[in-house]
Amino acid sequence: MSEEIERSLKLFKALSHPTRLKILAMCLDKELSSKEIRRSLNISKPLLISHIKKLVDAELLECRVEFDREKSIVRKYYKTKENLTIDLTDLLRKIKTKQI
Amino acid sequence: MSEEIERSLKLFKALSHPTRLKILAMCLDKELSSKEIRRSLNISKPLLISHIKKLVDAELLECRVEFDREKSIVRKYYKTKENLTIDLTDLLRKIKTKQI
DNA sequence: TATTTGGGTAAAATTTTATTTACCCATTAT
DNA sequence: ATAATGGGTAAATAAAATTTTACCCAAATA
Repeated sequence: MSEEIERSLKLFKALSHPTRLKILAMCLDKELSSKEIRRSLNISKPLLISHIKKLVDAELLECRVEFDREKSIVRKYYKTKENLTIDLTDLLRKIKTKQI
Repeated sequence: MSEEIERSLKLFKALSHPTRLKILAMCLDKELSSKEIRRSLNISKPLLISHIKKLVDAELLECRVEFDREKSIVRKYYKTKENLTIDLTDLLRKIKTKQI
């Protein structure tokens, strides 16, 4: 299967879970730490990390890493990418004409 | 969970399978019977029927039913809906502002 | 010092999806 | 008459995704 189909499938799968849609909605306008996200969602740490991984992997969520020199720890902030539109007909036409 | 979120999830789940993307691509320009679809995909009948159900349920694929009076049988033809675009940012903003 | 908190991993358990198998019926072809 | 074809359902099985559990570490706090 082509790269582009795999990318599209990853995108659609990432969007196929209510919690992940909520995470994207939360991080629309300002970046949030996983702690802040978790407070709103009330889910376990491993579960949140797993959801976040899928969103970042699908290029829906951006991760900014900050290094706190004082405390020698890394802090991660998440923000939803902007202008997310999917032209489905275009994707399907590419699949049909074997462009991808 | 709201109706609209459930509808969106159904849409994304329907799009999360390579075979279903192929079916949509095939039925872009002309309607096809399940027989014609199956010939191209080489999958079992029950499996195709299951995929088609999900696509129709997600309102991605339209089904036209024809009744052949001579032979007393129904024939079904499938065609992908047109102008399928998903405004993800808009959906997420609705979720955020609890409009849905 | 013992415990809580933030952030994380690995693996087991659970749930959901996908796929196959075994059927059904009616029509057409051998 | 028998086999093949189109179209379908129900249930069992296989595979994939989700969620929990049990851990790890370092820093802050009671």
